[in-house]
Amino acid sequence: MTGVTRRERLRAATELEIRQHARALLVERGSDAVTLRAIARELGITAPALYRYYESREDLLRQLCDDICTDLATELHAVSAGAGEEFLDKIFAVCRAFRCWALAHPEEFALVFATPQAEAEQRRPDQFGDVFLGIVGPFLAEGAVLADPAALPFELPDLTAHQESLAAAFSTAGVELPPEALRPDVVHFLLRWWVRLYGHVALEVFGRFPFDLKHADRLFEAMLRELTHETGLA
Amino acid sequence: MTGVTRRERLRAATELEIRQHARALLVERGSDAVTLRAIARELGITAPALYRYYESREDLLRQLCDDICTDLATELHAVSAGAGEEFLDKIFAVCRAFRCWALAHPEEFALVFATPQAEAEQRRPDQFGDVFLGIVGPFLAEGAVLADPAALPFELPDLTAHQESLAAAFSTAGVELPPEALRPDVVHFLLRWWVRLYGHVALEVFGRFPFDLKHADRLFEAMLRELTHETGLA
DNA sequence: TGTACATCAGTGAACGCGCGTTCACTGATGTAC
DNA sequence: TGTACATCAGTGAACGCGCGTTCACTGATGTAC
Repeated sequence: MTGVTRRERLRAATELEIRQHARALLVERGSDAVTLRAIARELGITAPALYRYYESREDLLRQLCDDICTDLATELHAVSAGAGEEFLDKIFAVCRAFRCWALAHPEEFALVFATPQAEAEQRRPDQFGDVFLGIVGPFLAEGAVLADPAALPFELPDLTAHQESLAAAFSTAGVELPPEALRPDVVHFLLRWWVRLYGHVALEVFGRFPFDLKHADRLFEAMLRELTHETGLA
Repeated sequence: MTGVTRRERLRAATELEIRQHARALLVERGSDAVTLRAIARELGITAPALYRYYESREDLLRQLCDDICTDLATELHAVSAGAGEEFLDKIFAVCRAFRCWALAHPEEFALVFATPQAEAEQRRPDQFGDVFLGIVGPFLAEGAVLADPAALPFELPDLTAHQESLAAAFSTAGVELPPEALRPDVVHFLLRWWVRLYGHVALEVFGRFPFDLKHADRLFEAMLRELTHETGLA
């Protein structure tokens, strides 16, 4: 009747437990501590049993990364949904939530956002970026006007090669945009924005500001205000 | 005569060799591969011999970090010295060199600039920041004028608590600045600058731009131009 | 409803491995007289 | 210059450890008839 056998239910429950304990180990003791044997120990089963769920440790770690991304995306989506209808309200709320998450979960942030990619390994698609695209997309679709590109105080980089990739990314995130919404200055704006958000958060997480920054939150808020201005909504 | 015994010379040579092989292991196979036994193997000695030079693996890794910082600082200093007298020439050259170094040495970059700090571990002073302070300092000392703070399009964060730390940092870097050179807008400017430089470089190294960025160099150059404008030198 | 068979989650022993660290030692180098 | 002693870089064996992975297995769950 249910279409789900007892076996399948148990399997799903165990799989969930594995993921939870793997996450806990990562959070508490870093990615080196996420070993098959440690996970098995926490679960009260033997290590070889894990091979019923994952092909290898590497495979498990890869799936752990994806999990983290998905959970983070879910969390941020919820924040976005609960943050009013205004573009700025949403985007500010999500940026702040991202910073808070990273500060609260440094090991997870490091694993997902600051691990050198193995040469061969392809970047896997993730839902994290979609959260942002899902907020920015409608804003652009409404015909948002950034500061007049001609009035910008510096020369724009030629990023036309990326308009297509970005359009595809928006499409994946569920937003169809007319090509004219992705002008070079828009592409450039989005990239600059991500550079700053990521830069601030990573510096804070890794303690790499040039001196012991006591009011990183003020700096962060100032950055958001600066972005406001650049959207032309200030 | 020399004041240096044969023993001391040999010891220094061995120490150098240890560091070199530790670096090579880090570069080629990541920080996990930097083990006492692996280093000893490369050197053709036994692992316990390394205890004549380092208290523990942790100690060796810490010194490796410092080494990397020092070498990077030396390299950047050389770049700065060879880049003409103009402030912008120097600072651009050093920023570009930093980006190149990071892209060429992702594992070293990750270890030094993107590793979560252990709770207890104090941030050790390093010469890396001094390179930048050594360039910016004289510029400020000459009475450089940034864009009028009152004309800035966004509210400045209150960072007065950091003026002292920053003055101390400049002092360490060999630049004595009058307190009035470290106005809030100057502090803010320096921090924003570091956020963007670090953000761009880390995103590129870790492959975390939202899509496969083919012309990251153009984006980087645009960022430098933007910074130019903000110094008021454009 | 009952029986025979298939599936498959989890076991337990074993494999070979590399690791950090300790310890008593050897033998070359350096020093004091 | 020669000798007796001190220093100390490096050895080799050993410690206990945790790791990923394999394999033949058991026994509960599910399925076909």
